[in-house]
Amino acid sequence: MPTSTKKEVRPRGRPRAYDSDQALADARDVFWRSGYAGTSLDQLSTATGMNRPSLYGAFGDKHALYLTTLERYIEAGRLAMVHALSEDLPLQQALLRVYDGALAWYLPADGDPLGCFMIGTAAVEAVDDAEVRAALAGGLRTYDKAFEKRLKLAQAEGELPADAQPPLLAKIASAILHSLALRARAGDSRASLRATAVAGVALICGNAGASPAPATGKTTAKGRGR
Amino acid sequence: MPTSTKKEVRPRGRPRAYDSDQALADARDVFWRSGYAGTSLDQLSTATGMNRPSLYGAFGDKHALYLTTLERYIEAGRLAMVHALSEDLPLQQALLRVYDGALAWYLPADGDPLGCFMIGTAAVEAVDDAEVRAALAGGLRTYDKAFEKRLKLAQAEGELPADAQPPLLAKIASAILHSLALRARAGDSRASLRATAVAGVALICGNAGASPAPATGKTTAKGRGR
DNA sequence: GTGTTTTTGTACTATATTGCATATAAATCA
DNA sequence: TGATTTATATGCAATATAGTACAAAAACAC
Repeated sequence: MPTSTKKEVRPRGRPRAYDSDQALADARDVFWRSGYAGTSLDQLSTATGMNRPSLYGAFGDKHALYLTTLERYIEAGRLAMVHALSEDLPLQQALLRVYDGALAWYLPADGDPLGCFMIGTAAVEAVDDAEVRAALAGGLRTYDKAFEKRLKLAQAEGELPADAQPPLLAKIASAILHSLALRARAGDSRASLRATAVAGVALICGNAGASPAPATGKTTAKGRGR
Repeated sequence: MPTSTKKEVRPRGRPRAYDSDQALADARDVFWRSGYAGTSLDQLSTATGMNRPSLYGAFGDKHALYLTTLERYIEAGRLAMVHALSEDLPLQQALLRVYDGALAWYLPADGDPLGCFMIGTAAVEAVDDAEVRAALAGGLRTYDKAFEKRLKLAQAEGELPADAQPPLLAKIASAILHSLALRARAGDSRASLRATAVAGVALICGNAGASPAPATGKTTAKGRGR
């Protein structure tokens, strides 16, 4: 009985048969697999269990629905990054925690590897669609900034040399993430992806040729973002 | 039947009104902008100047046509990389030449920034389409190998430390490329992209915090791949 | 020239897709 | 209970799209 402080009285007419968050997650999953242009309203209708008029009423047209799922995904990714990059771990391990968390999203235990929803589906639309392009650019910048903040802190605490350049290192850290997203969707193995992540972390943190690899099975269960 | 040693006699019937290479380049440009699913046969017909039946006769259906343009792009990229990575320049400059060449493709002087054709358009199709996925995986591997070969050589010649790991460094070098491709399509400025490339090269080559940047306007005119 | 071969150009079919109109269902309010 | 409100369900219309049939055109062979 969620009468709660928040959602007092029931609106008035017939109650909705769907859960908004769940429907958005279902729609996102269809877009995630087949892309924006490759997804039809029938597929979205089937996946969400909502018929077309209800979809329109709830989320607007296909374009608005896609943008909503994209923005929610980007925000969920930002939150996951902020958590993974918290200062309870040294830089090297924090970065690895980001990549492990990303791989958990990119390679679902059940079903095909999908990579990153944003990178996999928004990039292709970005040229013809200014709104998608803005969301993509914003998302990329958001993740850059998350890395950058943690790298600046690491520098302040002496984990990185004083002459390091956090903004540039952040772009490199993001580049590793972009590459994992892409390679995951291309079908690369988890082991291969993680090896790349480990090598990237080592390079960013200055352990050039070394092979540190703290642990390999540590997939940091952090939820599938569903 | 390509009887031929080269192209002696004219085939027999009515001559083709199109140039095959040109038509494929035109089709590729449409796919490059709008993606596979986002491109209609009418657009392809208009762009190539060929009507639908001619398109089918020449290149098969839309799917076969896309795969052909994708494979040609991948091979052209491989050739460009091999040239850029030739041993007439030290590693650092050779890598930068690759990235400058890539930016020339990703940011055409005329028209919108499109990023990488493979990364921008094949990634989204890769989940539902096994053939595209195979082409994408092959393309990624091809570029990894091109970097790896040059990095091994650099190591043999002492440009890289003996304990460096060329296969992993190659994946990082590719990651920089992937990121440039993505960011270009998202609208990032050329200057920003090049700064990232320079930082990546420095990291790979071991000049961690330094700011080497040999030159900035050197766009290495290497043709637009058209 | 006449016939053969191959390509082009037009038109067509079948299907898919988006978006909406209209009727029905499920709740609240009086 | 009956009116009102909101959501669902069915179905429809307009358009778009992929792929093909068929006739006209442009070359060569004789």
